Amino acid sequence: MIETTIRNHAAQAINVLYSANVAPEHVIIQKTRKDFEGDFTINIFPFLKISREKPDVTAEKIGNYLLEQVPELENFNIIKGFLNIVVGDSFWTGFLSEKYRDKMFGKQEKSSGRPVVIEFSSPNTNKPLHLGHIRNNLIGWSVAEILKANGNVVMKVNLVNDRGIHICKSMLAWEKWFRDTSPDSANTKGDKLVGECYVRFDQELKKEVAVLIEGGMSKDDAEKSAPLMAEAQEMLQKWEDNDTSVRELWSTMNAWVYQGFDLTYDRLGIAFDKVYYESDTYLLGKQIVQEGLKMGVLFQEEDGSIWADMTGDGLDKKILQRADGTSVYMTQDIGTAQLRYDEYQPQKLLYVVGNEQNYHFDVLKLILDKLGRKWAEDIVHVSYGMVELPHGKMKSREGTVVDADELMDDMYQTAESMAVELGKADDLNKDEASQLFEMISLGALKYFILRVDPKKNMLFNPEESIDFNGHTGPFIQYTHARIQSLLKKAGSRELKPGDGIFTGDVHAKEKEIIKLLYSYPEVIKEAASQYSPSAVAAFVYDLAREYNQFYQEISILREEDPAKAVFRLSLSYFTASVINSAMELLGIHVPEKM
RNA sequence: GGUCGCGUAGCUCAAUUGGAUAGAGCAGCAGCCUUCUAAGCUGCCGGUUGUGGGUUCGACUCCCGCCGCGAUCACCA
Repeated sequence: MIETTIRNHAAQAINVLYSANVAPEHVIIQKTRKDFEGDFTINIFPFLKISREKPDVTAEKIGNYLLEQVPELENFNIIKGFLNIVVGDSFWTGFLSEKYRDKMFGKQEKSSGRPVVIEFSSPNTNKPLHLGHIRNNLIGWSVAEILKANGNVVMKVNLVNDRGIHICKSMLAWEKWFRDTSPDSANTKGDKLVGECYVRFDQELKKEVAVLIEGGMSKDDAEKSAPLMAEAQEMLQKWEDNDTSVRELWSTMNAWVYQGFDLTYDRLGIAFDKVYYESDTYLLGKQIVQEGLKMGVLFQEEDGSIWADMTGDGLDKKILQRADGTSVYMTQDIGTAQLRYDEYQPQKLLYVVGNEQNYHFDVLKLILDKLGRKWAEDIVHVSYGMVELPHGKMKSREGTVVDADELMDDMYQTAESMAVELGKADDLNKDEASQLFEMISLGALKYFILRVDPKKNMLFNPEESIDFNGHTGPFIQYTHARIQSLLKKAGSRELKPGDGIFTGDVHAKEKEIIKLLYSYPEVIKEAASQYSPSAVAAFVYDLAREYNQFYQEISILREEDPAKAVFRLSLSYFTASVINSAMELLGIHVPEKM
């Protein structure tokens, strides 16, 4: 890494010139901004206290020292305390010819270290996947792929919330109003059918509640004492008591849901190494709670409920076990965390969960820490922001939920009509065409979501379909297809990328692209440390945009100097390969033509 | 009310984590296809970074106050 070399020598320069003791990591080096000449820039200001000189004087001295010590450097200039360093063309062309064929470029060797376990998706079985889940799934998948590229062993896991009062509501609704209806008979996806049951329950419950309120009952009491609610509670009790018929219905309906989920996951390109079911794990944690009670870390109320008191840490009290001995979410999470730790001895436990649960994870980590689990500090909540609609959050009651399947369908339609309009589908058969539309529409959707910093809330407007032009997935896919077409055409003229080191003049645009390619490994490292696909998304867009400018401005196949043509083909080949690689990290495929 | 987060161009997002003249796309306007894919390229327009102070060589970034928005503070998950 040439930056490291420059950084080290710059630190050395200061130490030698001013007999100081500056560590290399204190040298601020960055890519030179486009409007200035140079490749890397060192900020001189931090060293003025040491040198006690004017910025330009110190910069000059360091610049000269670097030129002497680092043979790859060609020149430097100084502007207002910034030392801009020019790396010689031969360094860049050498890099290109050495790496352009390397399909693994940018990725680290797989380490043999302990794995990273990443949980994401975590759906409920009472409603279909929606846009919020899509963001979760895409972030989870991409972060996992980025970590793999960074050399980590990664386990993708899902924890399905398949039990609880909400499932009983759906089951009850099915028994009452959907008997004899199955996904097959209704010709619908299983998750959609169960979702319908859930909605129906809610509607019927509201009616009952309204009647009770009219009879003079308070809203709270009405909701508690509505007959439907009591029935649901009763069913939950039966479920916990292993009642055969309840369990049977539960299995059947969950199976429907999973069939539906699988279709959605497949289409999204999401898969897991392991799926946990809450029905298997919900009792875990109770034992640890007992342990905590003995340790004196937790305390018990007179009614028998068990609590964690974190008022000393600036947080509140938190219940871990109800008076009747049943466990709550927090207890389950303590249990599953322990389970995962025992199973994998992971170096990190990642949870891709919305930022509405920030507090929950603070509490989880603190309790585990109090319970003496040193690995609590290895728990990372990859917290992502909400997807908002123009009028606020998605609300199922108001019917503003953006359904995952419908969204993908809509995107497909848009991709198709746009392709037809542009005449892109003319020489494709039906299969090829539909594959292409699917690839492009998913590329648009995924890129739209992943280009935003996960931590931030983002806005989705269902009225305006997601763009296919400009800063979008299809733009990047198009660039890849364009290059493939170019390479094909070159092949038919017996031209192809070559290994020889190009020694002619390098055009500014060409150099710009090479520099971007050169930074790819660093981009992956950064994205991995920040758990941020958006860093990769920004990079690959820059690369595509830069390439398109180059493509427009400079002829490749029409170039008369064969050495130049070959050089540009190598550059193109490498660009396509890195575009493909980076897009795969986002879970997006790129076409050969479009 | 307590805690946490957010506020950047008309709109959607960036800004290498304290560095140079705050950048892209969309929308709007004006151009570029008999020549490697026009889902592309070029140019123009667009900003007191919510607001008032502070810290310093230097602030969108850090600190304090205010305004606005959101999340959370469940014996839901």
